[in-house]
Amino acid sequence: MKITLKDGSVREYDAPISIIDIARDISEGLARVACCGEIDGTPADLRTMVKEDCRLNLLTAEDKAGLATIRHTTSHVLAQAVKRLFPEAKVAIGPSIENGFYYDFDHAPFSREDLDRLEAEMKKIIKEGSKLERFTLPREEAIRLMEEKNEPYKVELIRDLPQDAEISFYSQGEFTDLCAGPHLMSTKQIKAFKLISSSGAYWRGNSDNAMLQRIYGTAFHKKEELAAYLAHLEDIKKRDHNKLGREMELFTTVDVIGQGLPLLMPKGAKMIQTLQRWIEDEEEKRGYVRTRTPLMAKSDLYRISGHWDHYKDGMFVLGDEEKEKEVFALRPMTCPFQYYVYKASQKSYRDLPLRYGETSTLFRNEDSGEMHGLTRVRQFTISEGHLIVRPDQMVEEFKGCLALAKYCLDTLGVSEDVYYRLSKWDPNNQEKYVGSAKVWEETQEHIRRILTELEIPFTEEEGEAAFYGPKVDIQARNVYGKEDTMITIQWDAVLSEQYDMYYVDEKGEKVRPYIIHRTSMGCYERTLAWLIEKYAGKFPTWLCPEQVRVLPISEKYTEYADKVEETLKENGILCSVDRRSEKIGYKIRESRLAKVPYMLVVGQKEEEEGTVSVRSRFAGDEGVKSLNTFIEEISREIRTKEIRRETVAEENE
RNA sequence: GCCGAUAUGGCUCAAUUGGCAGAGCAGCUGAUUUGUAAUCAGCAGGUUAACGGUUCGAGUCCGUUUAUCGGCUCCA
Repeated sequence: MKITLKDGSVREYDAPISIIDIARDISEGLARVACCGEIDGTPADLRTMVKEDCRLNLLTAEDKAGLATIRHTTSHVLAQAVKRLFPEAKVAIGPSIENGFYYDFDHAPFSREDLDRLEAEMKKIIKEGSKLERFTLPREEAIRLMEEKNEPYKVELIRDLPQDAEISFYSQGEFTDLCAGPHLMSTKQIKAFKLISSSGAYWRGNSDNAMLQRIYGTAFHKKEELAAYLAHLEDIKKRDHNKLGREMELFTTVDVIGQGLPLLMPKGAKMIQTLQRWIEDEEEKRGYVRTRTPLMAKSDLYRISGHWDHYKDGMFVLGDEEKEKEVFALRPMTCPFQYYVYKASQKSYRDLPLRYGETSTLFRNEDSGEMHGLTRVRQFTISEGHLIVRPDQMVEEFKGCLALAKYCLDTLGVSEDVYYRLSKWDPNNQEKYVGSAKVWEETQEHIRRILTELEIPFTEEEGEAAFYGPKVDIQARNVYGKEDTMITIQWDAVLSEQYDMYYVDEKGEKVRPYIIHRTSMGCYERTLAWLIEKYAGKFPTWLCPEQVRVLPISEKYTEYADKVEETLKENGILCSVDRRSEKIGYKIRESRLAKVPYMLVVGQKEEEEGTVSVRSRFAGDEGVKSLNTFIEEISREIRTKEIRRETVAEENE
């Protein structure tokens, strides 16, 4: 039997041998750090017996799967500790996840003190250094074992396994868990771990099921790595838009106004205005015409679209259906409103494509636990648009939408922070969608081809499509790694029928148009949140609500400072004079906290020469420049939407 | 919607077993006129998220509501 290792070397054995023994055979050191193996690319437990020729990798904590094994075993140690301290707790599942692991228990909620006690117990277990033993059982015996241990969740899991599945268990000391593995050889190999938090979580992720208690933790190969990760967690909190955005007075919330209804303050509103003016002008250049349609409508409209039956709970309804003959609802989307703009007159094939854009405010009655900062709100404004096109124009127009989205991302400097997802229907759940399987597969193939042609890398995901068609979603992660849709472009060959939209073709016949639903830069609130986190509040100059702050070094120079301010404002530059800087003691503090890209310090010398001393966050001291030169430079920077990179590390940050 | 935590001045936090709501920063006034992380002095700022209860007495104990945070579920 020949085993080919990662480095290409080949080892031969006459009899079956476990992976860990192969590792020992190579070196004791490797056996100590090995976490799991990989046979012909498939992860495997170290105890796996190798019986035939294969390629074998030995994975350590340096490898993703190796680290995942450490974390998975740590989750078992957690479960063992829970069973020791809280014997009445029932265990559910405990996988490794992206940044650590969790384990779900049926038990009363755990407090931070409970977690601290559990951590101490886990350390004890690790010190005991029990070996993990793997064994398998036939189905009935497996069920019996878990029934004996009074673990109903495990019994349910076993019952749901396929009839022919191998049912494996791992034991460490007194603790045995149903588990597919792989696992470390001994708990002693866990060097650094931490329990992060606990919270409720539904059994099997279904809100109809019982709520279990989940404990999140993480583990690393080395203590330093754990410390670095925990420091990183602290660090990203400083970029959190929900904290920074409030601190910077971009937005706030008020309890009597309500959940999910943030107030944009002058600085935040200015930024959104900048974005909006930019995007509306850009869309106009690209052949869009603008609409302005009502924020609410009679229920009749939503009955046509099907929203009334399916999504009434998600809408804010005005009036009582039982008592009044007319009931209104705030709009949760813009689609039908723009369709009626289209339908207002008969269209010829020559009129298409028609590109409607609207800066559209929407209302969605999200569940009370869902709201978050600016990313999940009940009222928001999107760069909405619907393109009404002939079927033969669909591919070109779809490409145009992707090009616009890419232009927006490039300009905002965030192209590298997103990924494109082809959101497909779910063929196993066809009743959720309109249209035949054939049409769905064809349409998805169209989009696939478009993305490939444009050389845009993308992933595919089933069950993420709209009910009327597949879409391209442009996804981004927030500082905590949670994913949000920033931009969406949707292919719709269905709704024109529902709303009886048509155009007259060359032969004089009525034809259903296709529709593209799309955003160009998405939802303003969400995009603002994303920019805050991306730039940690230090936005590109063109986006800054305050671009320049003038600092007179003493009261004597306020007149000149005022003149500088006036000249800047005449040139459309957002600026202010720091009045407090007249008192030098306050000046330093204010300027440090200002988050302003440029500061112009003026004193006697500058006044006499008509110059300004330029300090920027990009280059630090940029020296003394004539006011006109400075204005020329910053105007160009703003006009071209340049993103100047910081060249000096800012101290104390 | 579900599980948990939290709520004291603009911000960060104090307030022994239930016993006079306090400090730093920010703000305002005055002094200082100084070239970039902290000049000096004074003043003001509160129905302790809201409502109800227990008590001689509630920031503190109990209940309800609202909001915020961490998750779960959801996100047309």
